[in-house]
Amino acid sequence: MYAQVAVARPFPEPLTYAVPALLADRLAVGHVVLVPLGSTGETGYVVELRDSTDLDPARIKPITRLLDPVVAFDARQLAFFDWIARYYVVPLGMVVHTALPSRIRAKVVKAAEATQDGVRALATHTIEGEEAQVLREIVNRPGLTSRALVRRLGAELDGPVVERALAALVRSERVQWVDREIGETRAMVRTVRLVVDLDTARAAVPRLGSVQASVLGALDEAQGELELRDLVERFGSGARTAVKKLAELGVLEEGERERRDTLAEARPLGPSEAPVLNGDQERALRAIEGGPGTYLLFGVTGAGKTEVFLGAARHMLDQGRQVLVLVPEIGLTPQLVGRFKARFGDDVAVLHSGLTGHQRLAEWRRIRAGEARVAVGARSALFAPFDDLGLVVVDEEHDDSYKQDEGVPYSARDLAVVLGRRHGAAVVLATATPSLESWHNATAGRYALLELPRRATKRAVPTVELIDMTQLAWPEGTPRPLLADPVVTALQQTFARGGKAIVLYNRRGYATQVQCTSCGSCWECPNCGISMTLHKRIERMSCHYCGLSLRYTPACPVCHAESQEELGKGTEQVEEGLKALFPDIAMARMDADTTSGRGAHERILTAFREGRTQLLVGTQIVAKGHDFPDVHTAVVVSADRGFRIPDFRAAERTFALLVQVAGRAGRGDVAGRVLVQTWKPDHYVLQHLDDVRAFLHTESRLRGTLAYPPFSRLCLVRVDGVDRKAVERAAGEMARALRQSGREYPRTAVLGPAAAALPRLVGRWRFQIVLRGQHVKAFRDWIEAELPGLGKWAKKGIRVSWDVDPRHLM
DNA sequence: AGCACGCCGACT
DNA sequence: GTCGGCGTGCTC
Repeated sequence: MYAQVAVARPFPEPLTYAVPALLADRLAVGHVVLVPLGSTGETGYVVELRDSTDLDPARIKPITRLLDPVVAFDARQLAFFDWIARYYVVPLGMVVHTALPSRIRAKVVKAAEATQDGVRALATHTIEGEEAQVLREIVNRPGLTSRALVRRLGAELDGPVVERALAALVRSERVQWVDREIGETRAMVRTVRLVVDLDTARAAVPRLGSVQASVLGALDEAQGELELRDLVERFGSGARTAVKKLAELGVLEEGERERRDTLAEARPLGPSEAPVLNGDQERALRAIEGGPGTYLLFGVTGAGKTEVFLGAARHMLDQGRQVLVLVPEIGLTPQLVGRFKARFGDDVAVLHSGLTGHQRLAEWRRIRAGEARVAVGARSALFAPFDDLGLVVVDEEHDDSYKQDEGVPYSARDLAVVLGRRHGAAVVLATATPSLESWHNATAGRYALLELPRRATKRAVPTVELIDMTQLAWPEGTPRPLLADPVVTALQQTFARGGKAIVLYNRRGYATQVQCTSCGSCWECPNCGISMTLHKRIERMSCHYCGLSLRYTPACPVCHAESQEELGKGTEQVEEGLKALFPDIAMARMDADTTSGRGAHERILTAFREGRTQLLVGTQIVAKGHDFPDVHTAVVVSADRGFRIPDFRAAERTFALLVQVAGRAGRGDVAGRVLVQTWKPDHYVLQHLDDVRAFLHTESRLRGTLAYPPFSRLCLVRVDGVDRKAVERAAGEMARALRQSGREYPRTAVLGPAAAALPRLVGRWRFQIVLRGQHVKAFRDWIEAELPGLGKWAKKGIRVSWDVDPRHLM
């Protein structure tokens, strides 16, 4: 017997393996197995069993073993995976790999092991220097890979030195490589704790630095262990050196702990019984309970959509069916999970990227076993092992984070509709600002439109005031103020009345460019060729594309003059400006920099909710899915930033963001104020902030005129490589070939090739070709026939990849 | 995607 | 003359 096994490698078809006698009566489609591949072993997914094969039997290897005795996917899920592989034109194995929890996988690695000669050489001291050091580590900790050895010895030896010593040891037969099977390593966090009291610690340090003092203070305050990454988060990367030094002095101790996550421990929140629904909610719920189909639940912020989800979930559970609730990663707060836990208790499984491999696998198994019948999670929860889904909810369906942009570039929102259809489930796409795609489907009658036009609480809908910045006047010779007078006044009034405010500025860091006024050179990323952003608090320059981070120096790195000029503001600078204006107001900054630490996001939000901070300043993250009491005022510092971006979805995205931030304002029964600073007050995005339908109508017309989605389908083909000329040539040849084949398919077009919006990223030149089709069937046939063949250009250092239904064209 | 084999420059 | 750089081609 033979098994067709899909692996996470770019092969167009699954590979054929022999089924060993021991497994013959047990092996089934859906099993996760370990298979030999090339010189090592890989995780494989059994997708078919066969009695015969056309391949040369001598080339066929047997399956090594089963990795999990229970099948990981059933026939229906396999059909779903297959559909996804076809739709996004990627190998099936890549889809299964993306879909299953990573902890279920295993692979075989090459591990170093000392031979008898090696052990003897070490014992008799016939070996010395680096080789001896490396050999000692191998003897003490057998089974490490070369990478692990480099990491472990990193403190004493350089990577290449370790590699060289290893090679020499293997040559002299003191070390040999052996196959070792590994699962995913468990995610650990490094921890730090004080071993003496604070005063003793302070006294023990000869010259107490400020970071050292802060670290000690924080540890004393915590009265226990803290995660190292939190310390780095709070005090900058200098915390690492400080901890190292303090550990050497023996005042603190470093340790390791399995990564825990707050979400897995979310407490029940809110009533355990369903409250009485209002008329709109009741109508929506009845419709959803009415049966399978896709529903667009279009409701204003605060209309009580969550209660509709909870009601529909209760209904489906009573029918003995399962429920999937998808939320954007950032929306997956303990609050939302808590609401579900309060209503359904242990019936709820939580799945998101912050869980450890073990936690994720445990939740996944609870669903598979039928122990948890409600799954709440981000994007990938879509692939949980359901057996009879009655309801699929996609909250904030317009959110871009539903699209995965690495690996298999799938849209969880779109796939939720496909999955729901396969289960005969009701699919609810919920939002206050529908995506053009969903709106188009609703108006075409493919989705049923359900509306919640009123807020469930008495809270009035806020009014939006546009502040025309072209009319701004300020004293000559002084820099242009960040905030217009009416905005400052509104904030003053807000704080005077004990209210809270939110300020949105969609760019993180302190300054987006730093230029030397003496020699004119800028801090530019050597990989990407774009200007680096100054992060003043941690004194670093960082590239927001490739992540490169360099130490900032007040002196120009080129001419050493101390005359650098900061251009372009970021949230850090906006925060500084607000602090100068309102020195007595407690404020917090929320952006990717302040929320990267474990639980930091939640800490900031809780402080704001409880009123310990009155002002929240930050990027779009401040606008998303949180309900705070007493926010009198929301301010958008620069609305224009969003729609200046040259992308066909820029207006849609900006509109959704502004409506969302506006929804944060309001107090009790008094409408909140929303002030939007702009240089283009007549722009249609701003003119329609109080009328979502009108915006959708206008935007639809524009998209239609330009044949952009939802009036066409797109596929973005990316070509990149180190040699600019070669990349350009390959892209040109590909575009020509695609134009040629496109003639066979009606209403298709090839746009480009063009240099990508960031033409050079991480040292590679990028070109792109856009494929467009206005006839779905013809477009699908075309890309399914042509995309796999593009792989033939992928050689000589050139990479080709594609993204079906891209969210961005830049 | 990994990984091993293979052909060219800088060291002993 | 060796070591190791990474280009290219294969994996059931």
